[in-house]
Amino acid sequence: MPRKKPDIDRIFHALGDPTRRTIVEKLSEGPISVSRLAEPLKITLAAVVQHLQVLEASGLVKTEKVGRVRTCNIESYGLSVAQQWIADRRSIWDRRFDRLGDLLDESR
Amino acid sequence: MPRKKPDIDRIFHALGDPTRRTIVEKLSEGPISVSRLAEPLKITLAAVVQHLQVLEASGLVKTEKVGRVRTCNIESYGLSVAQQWIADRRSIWDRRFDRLGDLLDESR
DNA sequence: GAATCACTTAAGTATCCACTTGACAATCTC
DNA sequence: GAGATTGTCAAGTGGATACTTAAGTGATTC
Repeated sequence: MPRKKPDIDRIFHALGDPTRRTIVEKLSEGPISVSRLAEPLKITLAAVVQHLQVLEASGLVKTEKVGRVRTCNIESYGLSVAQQWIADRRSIWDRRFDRLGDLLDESR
Repeated sequence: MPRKKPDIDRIFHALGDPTRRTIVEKLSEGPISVSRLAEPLKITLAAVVQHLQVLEASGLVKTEKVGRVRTCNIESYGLSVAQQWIADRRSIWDRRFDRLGDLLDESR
């Protein structure tokens, strides 16, 4: 089943921002509320919310609001899509050396 | 050996742009010159060169000029750093479930 | 029910960044 | 060595985007 391009676009774009990667790093340690997530970051809560919207739209993060607290969590989808893209590039790359090896063998 | 943060910044920033990912995809199929790389892309050669500078500075691509032709190639470093970052996040994430399992076992 | 908490939304700003243009350099072909 | 090929460099532009401020909403506490 081929992966959709727009997803990859959104995911890598989301991971391209250092603040958003910091958020993902923090979330990988466990679920946390928006305000607690914002504490160590030197930006306003509003900015954090905007980053979370980008992360959620890309499938890297999932959030759920209970009462007045929104709890944030990692969603495995985004990271696995990114990981797959990289793995694909590397495997195609590696296969080249295999073919190169074959050629060398043949010429022996 | 701890990885340097600036590298991760540059690498994910580089991968955040769709044109640069297209370039990496193309390069994973094998070495190619700048102008042949630019052909299918709907941007000027100068723009491609700028993308290549970003990619090379991040350790995703290596280039070498022979005569008047610059040949581009994938450098494994960049992709492996990115892959490692993602793998780290996922492993920390997975460990959480292990601990959760332990807690459930204890409460039995 | 007044005050506080935990966001949410909208609008504005300032910086960044991808891209173009145009002029230039080095190399190759004839 | 004239002309074509292949790339390089500098400067400028327009649009995206990360961030702030400020005002507003709904949930909780007292």
